[in-house]
Amino acid sequence: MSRTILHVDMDSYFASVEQQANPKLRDRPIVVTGKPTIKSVVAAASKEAKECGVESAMATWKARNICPGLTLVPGNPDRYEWITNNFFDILRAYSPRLEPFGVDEAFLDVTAKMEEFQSPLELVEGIKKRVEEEFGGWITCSVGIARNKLLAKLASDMEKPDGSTRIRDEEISEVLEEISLTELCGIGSRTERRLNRMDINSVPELGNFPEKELRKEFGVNGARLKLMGQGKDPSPVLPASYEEEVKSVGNSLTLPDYKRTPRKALPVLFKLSQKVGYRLRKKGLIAGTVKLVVRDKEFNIKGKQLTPGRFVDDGNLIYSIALKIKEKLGFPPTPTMVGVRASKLRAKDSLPQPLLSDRRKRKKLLRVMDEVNEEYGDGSLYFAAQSGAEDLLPSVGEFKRPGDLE
DNA sequence: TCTGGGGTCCTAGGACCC
DNA sequence: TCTGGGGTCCTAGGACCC
Repeated sequence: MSRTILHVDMDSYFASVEQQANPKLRDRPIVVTGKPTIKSVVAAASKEAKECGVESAMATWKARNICPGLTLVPGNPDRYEWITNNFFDILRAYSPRLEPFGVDEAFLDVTAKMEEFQSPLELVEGIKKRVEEEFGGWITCSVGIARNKLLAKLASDMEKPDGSTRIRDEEISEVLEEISLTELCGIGSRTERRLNRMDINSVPELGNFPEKELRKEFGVNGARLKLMGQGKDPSPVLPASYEEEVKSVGNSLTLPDYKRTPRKALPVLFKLSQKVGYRLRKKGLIAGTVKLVVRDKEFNIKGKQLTPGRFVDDGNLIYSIALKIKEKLGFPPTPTMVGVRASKLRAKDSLPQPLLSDRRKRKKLLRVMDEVNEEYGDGSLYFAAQSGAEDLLPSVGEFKRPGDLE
Protein backbone atom coordinates (compact mmCIF):
# COMPACT_ATOMS: atom_id res chain seq x y z
CA MET A 1 0.00 0.00 0.00
CA SER A 2 1.16 3.44 -0.81
CA ARG A 3 2.08 5.74 2.04
CA THR A 4 0.82 9.27 2.64
CA ILE A 5 3.67 11.49 3.76
CA LEU A 6 3.46 15.16 4.61
CA HIS A 7 6.27 17.67 4.71
CA VAL A 8 5.27 20.67 6.79
CA ASP A 9 7.40 23.78 6.46
CA MET A 10 6.86 26.97 8.43
CA ASP A 11 6.83 30.07 6.25
CA SER A 12 9.53 32.71 6.84
CA TYR A 13 9.83 31.11 10.24
CA PHE A 14 12.07 33.33 12.38
CA ALA A 15 10.68 36.47 10.77
CA SER A 16 7.08 35.39 11.34
CA VAL A 17 7.79 34.59 14.97
CA GLU A 18 9.26 38.06 15.49
CA GLN A 19 6.29 39.70 13.79
CA GLN A 20 3.90 37.72 15.91
CA ALA A 21 5.77 38.69 19.07
CA ASN A 22 6.12 42.35 18.19
CA PRO A 23 3.18 44.09 16.45
CA LYS A 24 5.44 46.97 15.40
CA LEU A 25 7.23 44.62 13.04
CA ARG A 26 4.08 43.38 11.34
CA ASP A 27 3.41 44.13 7.68
CA ARG A 28 6.93 45.47 7.36
CA PRO A 29 10.00 44.15 5.59
CA ILE A 30 12.22 42.66 8.27
CA VAL A 31 15.04 40.18 8.35
CA VAL A 32 16.27 38.13 11.27
CA THR A 33 20.03 37.92 11.56
CA GLY A 34 22.43 36.41 14.03
CA LYS A 35 23.76 39.78 15.03
CA PRO A 36 22.02 42.89 13.73
CA THR A 37 25.08 44.23 11.97
CA ILE A 38 25.54 45.03 8.35
CA LYS A 39 28.26 42.36 8.21
CA SER A 40 25.98 39.45 8.92
CA VAL A 41 23.69 37.42 6.77
CA VAL A 42 19.92 36.98 6.49
CA ALA A 43 18.67 34.00 8.49
CA ALA A 44 15.05 34.64 7.58
CA ALA A 45 13.16 37.31 5.67
CA SER A 46 9.53 38.34 6.20
CA LYS A 47 7.24 37.98 3.22
CA GLU A 48 7.32 41.77 2.78
CA ALA A 49 11.11 41.60 2.52
CA LYS A 50 10.90 38.66 0.15
CA GLU A 51 8.67 40.71 -2.09
CA CYS A 52 11.53 43.13 -2.69
CA GLY A 53 13.85 40.28 -3.52
CA VAL A 54 15.52 39.59 -0.20
CA GLU A 55 16.45 35.95 0.24
CA SER A 56 17.84 33.98 3.12
CA ALA A 57 21.63 33.67 3.26
CA MET A 58 21.92 37.04 1.52
CA ALA A 59 24.42 39.48 3.00
CA THR A 60 22.53 42.06 5.02
CA TRP A 61 24.20 45.00 3.28
CA LYS A 62 22.87 43.68 0.02
CA ALA A 63 19.39 43.16 1.45
CA ARG A 64 19.44 46.75 2.69
CA ASN A 65 20.40 47.94 -0.77
CA ILE A 66 17.56 46.28 -2.59
CA CYS A 67 15.05 46.87 0.18
CA PRO A 68 15.30 50.33 1.71
CA GLY A 69 13.52 50.57 5.04
CA LEU A 70 14.44 47.03 5.93
CA THR A 71 14.51 46.35 9.66
CA LEU A 72 17.20 44.06 11.08
CA VAL A 73 16.09 42.01 14.03
CA PRO A 74 18.47 39.90 16.14
CA GLY A 75 17.35 36.30 16.53
CA ASN A 76 15.84 34.81 19.69
CA PRO A 77 16.65 31.09 19.58
CA ASP A 78 14.79 30.32 22.81
CA ARG A 79 11.60 31.80 21.45
CA TYR A 80 11.89 29.78 18.24
CA GLU A 81 12.45 26.60 20.15
CA TRP A 82 9.39 27.19 22.25
CA ILE A 83 7.17 27.87 19.23
CA THR A 84 8.66 24.88 17.42
CA ASN A 85 7.69 22.60 20.28
CA ASN A 86 4.11 23.89 20.15
CA PHE A 87 4.08 23.41 16.42
CA PHE A 88 5.33 19.83 16.63
CA ASP A 89 2.75 19.08 19.31
CA ILE A 90 0.01 20.13 16.92
CA LEU A 91 1.41 17.80 14.26
CA ARG A 92 1.77 14.90 16.67
CA ALA A 93 -1.95 14.99 17.27
CA TYR A 94 -2.30 13.79 13.67
CA SER A 95 0.35 11.13 13.83
CA PRO A 96 3.01 10.01 16.27
CA ARG A 97 5.21 9.37 13.28
CA LEU A 98 6.79 12.79 13.23
CA GLU A 99 10.35 13.38 12.10
CA PRO A 100 11.68 16.87 12.79
CA PHE A 101 13.85 18.24 10.02
CA GLY A 102 15.57 21.33 11.31
CA VAL A 103 13.77 23.74 13.62
CA ASP A 104 10.90 24.66 11.36
CA GLU A 105 10.14 21.59 9.28
CA ALA A 106 8.91 18.09 9.86
CA PHE A 107 7.87 14.99 8.01
CA LEU A 108 4.69 13.31 9.10
CA ASP A 109 3.50 9.85 8.10
CA VAL A 110 -0.30 10.07 8.13
CA THR A 111 -0.95 6.81 6.26
CA ALA A 112 -2.83 5.30 9.18
CA LYS A 113 -4.89 8.44 9.67
CA MET A 114 -6.20 8.54 6.11
CA GLU A 115 -9.22 6.35 6.87
CA GLU A 116 -10.73 9.24 8.78
CA PHE A 117 -10.44 11.74 5.96
CA GLN A 118 -11.86 12.13 2.49
CA SER A 119 -8.52 13.22 1.13
CA PRO A 120 -5.05 14.22 2.32
CA LEU A 121 -5.92 17.83 1.53
CA GLU A 122 -8.76 17.73 4.00
CA LEU A 123 -6.38 16.55 6.71
CA VAL A 124 -3.93 19.30 5.81
CA GLU A 125 -6.65 21.92 6.08
CA GLY A 126 -7.23 20.69 9.62
CA ILE A 127 -3.58 21.12 10.47
CA LYS A 128 -3.50 24.61 9.03
CA LYS A 129 -6.56 25.59 10.99
CA ARG A 130 -4.95 24.39 14.21
CA VAL A 131 -1.77 26.29 13.43
CA GLU A 132 -3.77 29.43 12.76
CA GLU A 133 -5.67 29.11 16.03
CA GLU A 134 -2.48 28.56 17.93
CA PHE A 135 -0.47 31.44 16.48
CA GLY A 136 -3.15 33.94 15.58
CA GLY A 137 -2.59 33.69 11.86
CA TRP A 138 0.85 35.29 12.06
CA ILE A 139 2.70 32.07 11.61
CA THR A 140 1.66 29.89 8.70
CA CYS A 141 2.98 26.77 7.08
CA SER A 142 3.24 25.24 3.64
CA VAL A 143 2.56 21.57 3.26
CA GLY A 144 3.64 19.04 0.66
CA ILE A 145 1.80 15.75 0.26
CA ALA A 146 3.18 12.75 -1.59
CA ARG A 147 4.00 9.05 -1.37
CA ASN A 148 7.46 9.60 0.13
CA LYS A 149 9.63 12.10 1.93
CA LEU A 150 11.61 13.18 -1.12
CA LEU A 151 8.51 14.16 -3.08
CA ALA A 152 6.69 15.63 -0.07
CA LYS A 153 9.63 17.92 0.53
CA LEU A 154 9.64 18.90 -3.09
CA ALA A 155 5.90 19.59 -3.00
CA SER A 156 5.96 21.83 0.07
CA ASP A 157 8.23 24.20 -1.82
CA MET A 158 5.94 24.54 -4.80
CA GLU A 159 3.40 26.88 -3.32
CA LYS A 160 4.48 29.32 -0.66
CA PRO A 161 3.47 30.78 1.64
CA ASP A 162 0.50 29.03 3.22
CA GLY A 163 0.23 26.52 0.40
CA SER A 164 -0.84 22.90 0.14
CA THR A 165 0.56 20.92 -2.74
CA ARG A 166 -0.01 17.31 -3.52
CA ILE A 167 2.03 15.29 -5.95
CA ARG A 168 -0.14 12.39 -7.06
CA ASP A 169 1.51 9.20 -8.20
CA GLU A 170 0.49 9.74 -11.80
CA GLU A 171 2.05 13.23 -11.75
CA ILE A 172 5.49 12.19 -10.53
CA SER A 173 7.22 11.74 -13.85
CA GLU A 174 5.90 15.04 -15.16
CA VAL A 175 7.10 16.87 -12.04
CA LEU A 176 10.54 15.30 -12.28
CA GLU A 177 10.93 16.54 -15.82
CA GLU A 178 10.35 20.10 -14.75
CA ILE A 179 12.74 20.44 -11.84
CA SER A 180 16.50 20.85 -11.70
CA LEU A 181 18.81 18.36 -10.01
CA THR A 182 19.52 20.59 -7.03
CA GLU A 183 15.85 20.91 -6.23
CA LEU A 184 16.04 17.35 -4.94
CA CYS A 185 16.88 17.43 -1.26
CA GLY A 186 20.30 15.87 -0.95
CA ILE A 187 21.79 17.09 -4.21
CA GLY A 188 23.84 20.22 -3.68
CA SER A 189 25.99 22.19 -6.07
CA ARG A 190 29.00 19.89 -5.71
CA THR A 191 27.07 16.77 -6.52
CA GLU A 192 25.35 18.54 -9.38
CA ARG A 193 28.72 19.46 -10.85
CA ARG A 194 29.94 15.87 -10.61
CA LEU A 195 26.73 14.64 -12.24
CA ASN A 196 27.10 17.17 -15.04
CA ARG A 197 30.60 15.88 -15.68
CA MET A 198 29.06 12.45 -16.21
CA ASP A 199 26.72 14.11 -18.69
CA ILE A 200 23.74 13.87 -16.38
CA ASN A 201 21.90 17.15 -16.64
CA SER A 202 18.34 16.42 -15.63
CA VAL A 203 16.45 14.40 -13.07
CA PRO A 204 15.11 11.84 -15.58
CA GLU A 205 18.64 11.36 -16.94
CA LEU A 206 19.78 10.58 -13.41
CA GLY A 207 16.95 8.10 -12.96
CA ASN A 208 17.85 6.31 -16.18
CA PHE A 209 21.61 6.22 -15.65
CA PRO A 210 23.25 2.83 -15.10
CA GLU A 211 23.48 2.23 -11.37
CA LYS A 212 26.85 0.57 -11.73
CA GLU A 213 28.46 3.73 -13.01
CA LEU A 214 26.81 5.86 -10.36
CA ARG A 215 28.15 3.50 -7.73
CA LYS A 216 31.61 3.77 -9.21
CA GLU A 217 31.53 7.53 -8.84
CA PHE A 218 29.55 7.95 -5.62
CA GLY A 219 30.00 4.68 -3.76
CA VAL A 220 27.00 3.53 -1.78
CA ASN A 221 25.34 6.86 -2.46
CA GLY A 222 25.12 5.96 -6.13
CA ALA A 223 22.15 3.71 -5.62
CA ARG A 224 20.36 6.34 -3.60
CA LEU A 225 20.97 8.94 -6.30
CA LYS A 226 19.46 6.74 -8.96
CA LEU A 227 16.35 6.22 -6.85
CA MET A 228 16.13 9.96 -6.31
CA GLY A 229 16.23 10.43 -10.05
CA GLN A 230 13.16 8.20 -10.25
CA GLY A 231 11.35 10.05 -7.48
CA LYS A 232 11.73 7.09 -5.16
CA ASP A 233 12.63 7.28 -1.50
CA PRO A 234 12.10 4.23 0.66
CA SER A 235 13.32 5.89 3.86
CA PRO A 236 10.80 5.76 6.69
CA VAL A 237 9.59 8.70 8.74
CA LEU A 238 11.59 8.24 11.90
CA PRO A 239 9.81 9.49 14.98
CA ALA A 240 12.10 11.41 17.26
CA SER A 241 11.50 14.03 19.83
CA TYR A 242 12.79 17.45 19.00
CA GLU A 243 15.22 17.62 21.89
CA GLU A 244 16.62 14.19 21.23
CA GLU A 245 20.29 13.47 21.46
CA VAL A 246 22.48 16.23 20.23
CA LYS A 247 25.61 14.80 18.67
CA SER A 248 27.85 17.82 18.90
CA VAL A 249 27.90 21.34 20.22
CA GLY A 250 30.02 23.98 18.58
CA ASN A 251 30.45 27.66 18.00
CA SER A 252 32.35 29.52 15.35
CA LEU A 253 32.80 33.09 14.31
CA THR A 254 33.92 34.86 11.19
CA LEU A 255 36.61 37.25 12.31
CA PRO A 256 36.32 40.94 11.60
CA ASP A 257 39.14 42.22 9.41
CA TYR A 258 41.18 43.65 12.25
CA LYS A 259 41.27 40.36 14.12
CA ARG A 260 42.59 38.26 11.27
CA THR A 261 45.90 37.36 12.85
CA PRO A 262 46.62 34.25 14.89
CA ARG A 263 47.34 36.34 17.97
CA LYS A 264 44.13 38.31 17.82
CA ALA A 265 42.10 35.24 16.97
CA LEU A 266 43.02 33.55 20.23
CA PRO A 267 40.82 35.59 22.54
CA VAL A 268 37.94 34.88 20.19
CA LEU A 269 38.70 31.21 20.39
CA PHE A 270 38.81 31.50 24.15
CA LYS A 271 35.37 33.05 24.28
CA LEU A 272 33.97 30.48 21.89
CA SER A 273 35.38 27.73 24.14
CA GLN A 274 33.64 29.29 27.12
CA LYS A 275 30.42 29.42 25.17
CA VAL A 276 30.66 25.77 24.18
CA GLY A 277 31.38 24.83 27.79
CA TYR A 278 28.41 26.85 28.96
CA ARG A 279 26.10 25.23 26.45
CA LEU A 280 27.30 21.76 27.42
CA ARG A 281 26.65 22.45 31.09
CA LYS A 282 23.24 23.85 30.33
CA LYS A 283 22.37 20.63 28.56
CA GLY A 284 23.97 18.50 31.26
CA LEU A 285 26.44 17.04 28.78
CA ILE A 286 30.14 16.32 28.78
CA ALA A 287 32.28 15.93 25.70
CA GLY A 288 34.97 13.38 24.93
CA THR A 289 36.28 15.03 21.77
CA VAL A 290 37.17 18.61 20.95
CA LYS A 291 37.64 19.89 17.43
CA LEU A 292 39.32 23.08 16.34
CA VAL A 293 38.30 24.57 13.02
CA VAL A 294 39.97 27.42 11.15
CA ARG A 295 39.34 28.94 7.78
CA ASP A 296 42.08 30.68 5.83
CA LYS A 297 42.05 33.66 3.51
CA GLU A 298 41.16 31.44 0.53
CA PHE A 299 38.18 30.12 2.47
CA ASN A 300 39.59 26.65 2.84
CA ILE A 301 38.44 25.06 6.05
CA LYS A 302 40.72 22.89 8.12
CA GLY A 303 39.84 21.05 11.26
CA LYS A 304 41.61 18.81 13.70
CA GLN A 305 40.15 16.95 16.59
CA LEU A 306 41.48 15.41 19.74
CA THR A 307 40.11 12.86 22.13
CA PRO A 308 42.09 13.56 25.27
CA GLY A 309 40.86 10.56 27.26
CA ARG A 310 38.75 12.59 29.66
CA PHE A 311 35.41 14.28 29.44
CA VAL A 312 35.05 18.03 29.62
CA ASP A 313 32.36 20.66 30.05
CA ASP A 314 34.59 23.47 31.24
CA GLY A 315 35.43 26.27 28.83
CA ASN A 316 38.95 26.62 30.15
CA LEU A 317 39.72 22.98 29.54
CA ILE A 318 38.11 23.08 26.14
CA TYR A 319 40.26 26.08 25.32
CA SER A 320 43.44 24.41 26.49
CA ILE A 321 42.63 21.36 24.38
CA ALA A 322 41.98 23.66 21.43
CA LEU A 323 45.38 25.26 22.00
CA LYS A 324 46.99 21.83 22.04
CA ILE A 325 45.36 21.06 18.72
CA LYS A 326 46.49 24.40 17.39
CA GLU A 327 50.10 23.40 18.05
CA LYS A 328 49.68 20.49 15.65
CA LEU A 329 47.30 22.02 13.14
CA GLY A 330 49.01 25.36 13.02
CA PHE A 331 47.19 28.54 12.24
CA PRO A 332 46.94 30.11 8.81
CA PRO A 333 48.68 33.49 8.75
CA THR A 334 45.35 35.16 8.03
CA PRO A 335 42.58 33.20 9.74
CA THR A 336 39.14 34.37 8.64
CA MET A 337 37.12 32.12 10.91
CA VAL A 338 37.72 30.14 14.06
CA GLY A 339 35.49 27.58 15.70
CA VAL A 340 35.39 24.98 18.45
CA ARG A 341 33.15 21.96 18.45
CA ALA A 342 32.65 19.37 21.17
CA SER A 343 31.48 15.89 20.27
CA LYS A 344 31.35 12.36 21.64
CA LEU A 345 28.80 13.64 24.07
CA ARG A 346 27.26 11.87 26.99
CA ALA A 347 25.10 12.78 29.90
CA LYS A 348 27.10 14.22 32.73
CA ASP A 349 25.47 12.06 35.39
CA SER A 350 26.61 8.97 33.53
CA LEU A 351 30.08 9.61 34.93
CA PRO A 352 31.00 8.88 38.55
CA GLN A 353 30.93 12.03 40.63
CA PRO A 354 34.34 13.46 41.48
CA LEU A 355 35.46 12.85 45.03
CA LEU A 356 37.76 15.81 45.38
CA SER A 357 36.28 18.83 47.02
CA ASP A 358 38.48 20.87 44.72
CA ARG A 359 36.42 19.70 41.81
CA ARG A 360 33.26 20.48 43.66
CA LYS A 361 34.39 24.02 44.29
CA ARG A 362 35.16 24.42 40.65
CA LYS A 363 31.74 23.14 39.75
CA LYS A 364 30.16 25.63 42.04
CA LEU A 365 32.28 28.40 40.62
CA LEU A 366 31.23 27.50 37.09
CA ARG A 367 27.61 27.48 38.10
CA VAL A 368 27.86 30.96 39.59
CA MET A 369 29.62 32.16 36.46
CA ASP A 370 26.83 30.76 34.32
CA GLU A 371 24.26 32.60 36.40
CA VAL A 372 26.14 35.87 36.04
CA ASN A 373 26.47 35.39 32.31
CA GLU A 374 22.81 34.58 31.98
CA GLU A 375 21.94 37.75 33.83
CA TYR A 376 24.35 40.12 32.13
CA GLY A 377 24.96 38.54 28.77
CA ASP A 378 27.56 36.27 27.28
CA GLY A 379 31.11 36.98 28.17
CA SER A 380 30.38 39.26 31.10
CA LEU A 381 32.47 37.08 33.32
CA TYR A 382 35.20 34.66 32.45
CA PHE A 383 38.58 33.44 33.50
CA ALA A 384 41.53 35.63 32.65
CA ALA A 385 44.10 32.93 33.31
CA GLN A 386 44.79 30.39 30.57
CA SER A 387 43.25 32.56 27.89
CA GLY A 388 46.62 32.89 26.22
CA ALA A 389 45.60 36.40 25.47
CA GLU A 390 45.68 38.13 28.82
CA ASP A 391 46.91 41.34 27.32
CA LEU A 392 43.72 41.75 25.37
CA LEU A 393 41.47 41.22 28.32
CA PRO A 394 40.54 44.22 30.41
CA SER A 395 43.15 44.91 33.05
CA VAL A 396 42.34 45.85 36.62
CA GLY A 397 41.01 49.38 36.73
CA GLU A 398 39.75 49.11 33.21
CA PHE A 399 36.54 47.35 34.05
CA LYS A 400 34.13 47.18 31.18
CA ARG A 401 30.42 46.88 31.10
CA PRO A 402 28.85 43.72 29.72
CA GLY A 403 28.70 43.91 25.99
CA ASP A 404 31.81 46.06 25.76
CA LEU A 405 33.99 43.01 25.39
CA GLU A 406 34.32 41.84 21.87
C1' DT B 1 31.22 44.80 -0.63
C1' DC B 2 32.39 38.77 -1.64
C1' DT B 3 30.96 34.47 0.85
C1' DG B 4 27.03 33.29 8.58
C1' DG B 5 26.53 29.92 11.89
C1' DG B 6 24.39 25.90 13.59
C1' DG B 7 24.43 21.20 12.71
C1' DT B 8 24.40 15.97 10.47
C1' DC B 9 26.12 12.07 7.95
C1' DC B 10 29.46 9.53 5.16
C1' DT B 11 34.01 7.76 3.67
C1' DA B 12 38.53 6.26 3.91
C1' DG B 13 42.70 5.32 6.15
C1' DG B 14 45.47 4.21 10.19
C1' DA B 15 46.15 2.18 14.84
C1' DC B 16 45.40 -1.47 17.66
C1' DC B 17 43.61 -5.82 19.37
C1' DC B 18 42.34 -10.61 18.92
C1' DT C 1 59.85 -16.18 9.50
C1' DC C 2 55.56 -14.56 7.56
C1' DT C 3 51.25 -12.61 7.99
C1' DG C 4 44.90 -13.18 7.32
C1' DG C 5 40.77 -10.99 8.48
C1' DG C 6 37.41 -8.81 11.51
C1' DG C 7 36.06 -5.32 14.82
C1' DT C 8 36.45 -0.90 16.89
C1' DC C 9 38.04 3.57 17.68
C1' DC C 10 40.00 7.78 16.07
C1' DT C 11 40.84 11.32 12.66
C1' DA C 12 40.57 14.34 8.37
C1' DG C 13 37.86 15.91 5.01
C1' DG C 14 33.83 16.44 2.07
C1' DA C 15 29.03 17.30 1.23
C1' DC C 16 24.69 18.74 2.55
C1' DC C 17 20.85 20.91 5.13
C1' DC C 18 18.29 25.03 7.26
